[in-house]
Amino acid sequence: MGIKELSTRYEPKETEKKWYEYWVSKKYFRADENSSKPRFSMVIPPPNVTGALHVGHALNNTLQDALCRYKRMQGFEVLWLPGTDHASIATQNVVEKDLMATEKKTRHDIGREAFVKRAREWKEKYGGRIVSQLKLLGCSCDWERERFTMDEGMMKAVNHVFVELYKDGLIYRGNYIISWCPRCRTALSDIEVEHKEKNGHLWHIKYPVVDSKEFVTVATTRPETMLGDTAVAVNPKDHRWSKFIGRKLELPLTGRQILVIADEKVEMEFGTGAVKVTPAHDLNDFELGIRHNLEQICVMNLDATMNEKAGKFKGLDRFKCRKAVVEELEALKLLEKIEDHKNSVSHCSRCDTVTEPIISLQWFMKMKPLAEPAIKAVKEGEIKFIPASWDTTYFNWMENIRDWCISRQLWWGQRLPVYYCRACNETIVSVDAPVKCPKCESSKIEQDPDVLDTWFSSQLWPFATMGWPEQTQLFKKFYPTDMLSTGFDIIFFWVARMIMMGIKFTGEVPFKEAYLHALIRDAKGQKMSKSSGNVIDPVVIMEKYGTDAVRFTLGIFATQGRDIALAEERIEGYRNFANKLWNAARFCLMNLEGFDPKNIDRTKLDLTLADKWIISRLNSMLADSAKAFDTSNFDKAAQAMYTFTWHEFCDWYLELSKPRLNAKDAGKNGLHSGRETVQFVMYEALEKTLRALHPFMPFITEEIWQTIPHEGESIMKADWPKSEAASMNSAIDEEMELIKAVIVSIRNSRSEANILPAAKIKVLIKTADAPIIASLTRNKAYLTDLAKIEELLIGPELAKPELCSTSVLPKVEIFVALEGHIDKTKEKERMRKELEGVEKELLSIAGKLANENFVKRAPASVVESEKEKQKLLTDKKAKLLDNMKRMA
RNA sequence: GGGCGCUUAGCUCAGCUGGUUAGAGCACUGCCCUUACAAGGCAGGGGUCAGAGGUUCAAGUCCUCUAGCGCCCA
Repeated sequence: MGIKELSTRYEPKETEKKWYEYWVSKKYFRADENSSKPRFSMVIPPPNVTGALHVGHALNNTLQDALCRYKRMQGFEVLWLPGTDHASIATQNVVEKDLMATEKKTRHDIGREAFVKRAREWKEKYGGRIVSQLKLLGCSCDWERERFTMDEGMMKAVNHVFVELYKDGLIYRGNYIISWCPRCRTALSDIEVEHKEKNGHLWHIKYPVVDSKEFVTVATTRPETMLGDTAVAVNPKDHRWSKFIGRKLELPLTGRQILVIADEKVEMEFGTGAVKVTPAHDLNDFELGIRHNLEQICVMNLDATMNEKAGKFKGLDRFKCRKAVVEELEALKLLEKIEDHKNSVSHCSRCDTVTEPIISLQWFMKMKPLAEPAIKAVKEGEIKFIPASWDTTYFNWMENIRDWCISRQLWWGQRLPVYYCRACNETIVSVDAPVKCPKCESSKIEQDPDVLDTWFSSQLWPFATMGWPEQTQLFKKFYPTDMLSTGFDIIFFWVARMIMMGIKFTGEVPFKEAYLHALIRDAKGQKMSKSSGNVIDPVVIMEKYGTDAVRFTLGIFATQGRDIALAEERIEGYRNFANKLWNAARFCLMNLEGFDPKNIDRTKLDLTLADKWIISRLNSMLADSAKAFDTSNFDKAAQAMYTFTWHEFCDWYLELSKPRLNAKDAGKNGLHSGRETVQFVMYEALEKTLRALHPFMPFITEEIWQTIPHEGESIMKADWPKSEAASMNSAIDEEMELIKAVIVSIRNSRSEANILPAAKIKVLIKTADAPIIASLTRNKAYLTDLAKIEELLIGPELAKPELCSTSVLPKVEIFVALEGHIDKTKEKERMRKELEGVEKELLSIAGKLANENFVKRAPASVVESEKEKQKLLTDKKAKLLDNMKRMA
């Protein structure tokens, strides 16, 4: 239903669909790389192809879209490049589950090639879900340029980068201890592991000293790993144990003997001060083992069951093995005690399985040399974090960066461009698959089975999506991007790595600003999660409240540097705002009959105080919003628009204008009539407000805009309204504030006396101030109309009626004649309360002014304003007292 | 253990480089279906700005400490 049919409620559903299709059909989202306009560009943080839109996406993409629409309306050639991420582990998991559900097969049953094909098909079929949800949200991405982290171009770029980094010695292969997920069966990078504090135990185990009756007692949180111990280490300064250094110990349950060694890194305070050393199953032990040249005995398989090195424990799961080992030690009386102990346990961030440190042959990326210029770029302001407080986090991580394990033992993902010659063992790293070995010419060549960490691909996103390494026109026009907007949770995974790669391969930073938005939590501040059932599905609430309402809510909540607690009632509140806007537009439209802005001569408007005021306020709002947008303070932009629209335009201007719209007078002195003037001002305020709001509320603003007089095909293509400094007028604002204050004051008196809204009353306004008298007289109609006054007297010498409610404003006394409605006690109480407030404030001012230091040191303007305030309040106090006396 | 952040009305939060009587939305109370809107209007109540100390003529705002909460890293 269109606005012309005068539905009193805004119905979002059809409206949204209609206009989105219209915009797409008009190709408004398309970025022209040959445009001569200044550009603004962003790349979307590619969501996971297996994903569905969650409220975090909704926030991030609402902000990006608002910014894009704002910039587009300001005349920039905007590229917002969309796409999705292949998400190795997540996608592989999903496709495996699907395979099991539909065919009862594992990926091993169908083989790698068939599995990868199936994953591709899955992506084609279901991977578009999140993209269609972004469209529902109204995102104005250039969909013709949609990319995928594993499309042909991206894969080429990845190979190119891999080969270059390998040549530079920044990628290498090696046998190191890494984090292994036994469920996903792959290596993980350090940051894909989450540390969780768990209530565990500290087992104290006695290792018998060879040729002695003594024991060395070690404390461990993981007794099963003792099967792989190759030493016990103590601190050389530790007098409890130093005498055992160099002695041999009997390693229980294994029949092996191990040495007691000395190492200064051993913490004497921890446990017993003697630590078992298992180089193959612990990061610290691995390093210690290298220092002391210890054997590495791996006792576990890749699925976290024990292997043949574990002897009779072979085949047991690691946790069952732990139990069995403890029982056995107890039986042997080698278990001294078990203590409760809190320790941090590593979990796979993907599937939450406890990870296992294992030694494994993997590919790594050397990070330090790449991090240095990336640190510099932020230090020197080439890249700005918003809010800036993220600098610290970034520097902290970058300065302590460690090498990145980039190979994954998965099937779904981009294969490493690494080949091995079966004949001569040569390693070949090359963009294109070699036909024969360059060393021995053998054709027995096999590609490395591993795939790359997904982030290896996505770190190239800002430039590889624009055609790099080719110097395409798109790349030349739109790279580097202007802003990257994303969640702070991927600052290490993605943001930092893009900066390093951008600088390394394009010689430029990939974005000038990184806007890191907050995390959305539920109304109680809890993290949203499926398990706690507090997840808000944005698509569901978009259907329920309208997309514009959801977008506006997210916008107004996007304060910098704080988590967002989102409650559904808030969305309801902004749904109401959309409805308010809708009805304001209806009202305007109902009163715009016969109006055409083209027939109005701006110089001949018969502007009243209210007109000048709303124009002034409108321009202030536009200035504030633009400033907020330009500094990424989306909440402030939305807030300014909300307050103006509801509490200035609707609450005051439209109300003040009703009588003039109804008056049928012709214009005087060759000016437009009051009705025409109001029509024009009202129209202009509404039309500009719609344009200002469009970035946040694209659908409803388009719907209304298309219905009112307008120029152009779409509000999307209209200019974002510029504020005009000349239209902002603080004198006008102040004059209007007094009128408003008088009206509120009279309404208050009416309300206190329970006068029905429709009842007319008599009011006297007494003031000696000539300009105020003039203003009140000029604007008498506003007062009588909004305060429902039958008879209004304004003057310096007015006799106070016998029975009346009195209020005192600075320089102004208001008497509301209320015969038969006055409750003297209530009235006196009200005045007494007001007097109390005035006296309190006067006291504080007097205190300040009596303070010599204040008068001497505070800026003159501050002192002056205090004096002025004192004068006004003293006057008010006298009037209050006088009126109270006369009431008694 | 190291780092960062938060604590302002019943709830969720604004409050920039210190300077009117500390604001908003929701919730609450009273009146009103006034011909744009009851998803509304009008009027109102509610805060010793976590606590203590300090700097300053002046502190919600700057500094120190304490308490509570949260996040990140090891």
